[in-house]
Amino acid sequence: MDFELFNTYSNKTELFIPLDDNDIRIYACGPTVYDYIHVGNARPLIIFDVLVRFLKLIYPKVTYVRNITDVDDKIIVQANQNKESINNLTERTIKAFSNDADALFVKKPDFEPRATEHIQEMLKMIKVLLESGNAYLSDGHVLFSVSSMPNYGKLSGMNLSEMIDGARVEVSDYKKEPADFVLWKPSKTGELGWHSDFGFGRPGWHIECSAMSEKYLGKQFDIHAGGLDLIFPHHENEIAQSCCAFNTKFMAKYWMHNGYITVNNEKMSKSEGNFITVRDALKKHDGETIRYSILSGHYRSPIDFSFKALKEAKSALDRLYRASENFEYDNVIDEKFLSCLSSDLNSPQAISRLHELASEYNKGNKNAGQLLKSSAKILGLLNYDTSKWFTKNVRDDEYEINNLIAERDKARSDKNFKLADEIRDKLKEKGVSIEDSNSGTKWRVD
RNA sequence: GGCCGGAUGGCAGAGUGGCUUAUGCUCGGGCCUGCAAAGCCCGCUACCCCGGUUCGAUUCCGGGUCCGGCCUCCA
Repeated sequence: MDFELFNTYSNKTELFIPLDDNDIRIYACGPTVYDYIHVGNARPLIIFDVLVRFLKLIYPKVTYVRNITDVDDKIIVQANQNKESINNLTERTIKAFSNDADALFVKKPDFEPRATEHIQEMLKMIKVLLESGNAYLSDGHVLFSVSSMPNYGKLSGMNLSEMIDGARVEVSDYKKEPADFVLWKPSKTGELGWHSDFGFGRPGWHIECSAMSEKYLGKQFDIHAGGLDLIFPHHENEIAQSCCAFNTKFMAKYWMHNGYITVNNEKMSKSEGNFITVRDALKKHDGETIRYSILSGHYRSPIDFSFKALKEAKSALDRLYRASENFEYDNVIDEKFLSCLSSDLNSPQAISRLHELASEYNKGNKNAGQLLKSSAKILGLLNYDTSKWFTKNVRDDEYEINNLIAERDKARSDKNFKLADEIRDKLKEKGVSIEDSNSGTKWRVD
């Protein structure tokens, strides 16, 4: 099956041609672990999880790496604020991250390397860059010299002279050129740091991804993924480091970037303060509902987050759950569904196909229900048994509910509809809705 | 200022040079039901504006308006 994807590097949709058919290699930028992730952070997790699930269907092997940034100035600041050790903060946050990802039905990547465990690899790379003349020492820092990289700015479509014109941040005086960026920076005694040939210090932001992707995927790999806001400077700088250190023409063949989650049409972000953490959203909605909502828009378009949108997602998901009751996942995936995903991972179109299958099932085509269930797995949806989905939020005793339903059934068969309706109202007060059908009365909790 | 992306029906959101319909949610009508719910059927003047190309443009090209994003370790 042909897979087409939009490549940020060429700014075009391209046919995906792997470097090696026998092992598709993907790197995605993971979290900086200083605080709980918000819904905006959840989007790349979910999108690239779907990407991997999809690619695993059409290729024999996929190697997926998603790093953890556990050394960063934001971490140092946060730990100080919390009066907590850095190690405690990062360990605690990694655990919370892992719980959030699980709740969103995001599968674990094949490798989840941590920056602090790859300092030596980074130092080795920095050394090569110094030797090759792509980096220089200045005032205790090691800096990458942007002018030594001919294609610098290609990914982001930026041009050095314009960037300098537009620079609005004061340039540090240890930089030869404003666009140069830090590979290694000094730490004070007692601060977080490692001993190196360049003094006691810590790595810059970008070098970890270059070093770790090389370690787990090689000097060149298929897809590098991340949020739109990482294109510049992060990914641009990764390319510069990797291509110069490894003497390669490209780092990743395809660059995929997901759009933002917005709130009232403005980017959800930590600094704006307009964010909702995943753990807070999970208090009101199942992770699968959040997942459905995020997948209901194309990954490159913005999605406006709201609890109204989550409610809609829940209603739509309910419909899919009803139509896929009694089916288990199997390996037969709907062809039309797959062809939606093969077109730049068009998840909204794939979801619309799931709804078409639900309609077909409702009109009597049993096989459509089976296809629906199995296909949904590629999107990480319909994870629960249908009965579980509708009853998992029950607060009252199930025994009590079943008793009331039995009582009502008796009243109905006695044609005592007044009593039957009273019992139904009573259940409704408990948040329990009921559906009578030929096969008996079903109940659910919203 | 430079660069990038977007504008589709009540809402969300795909897609397409012409075709019968995206899809979902909501709302209204009908069927079904003891009544509901679920399900089925039907409906709610959809493609930002102005030019151009074309037999024909929501779709392609140019311009405009509006909205959003990026512009360096930095809060």
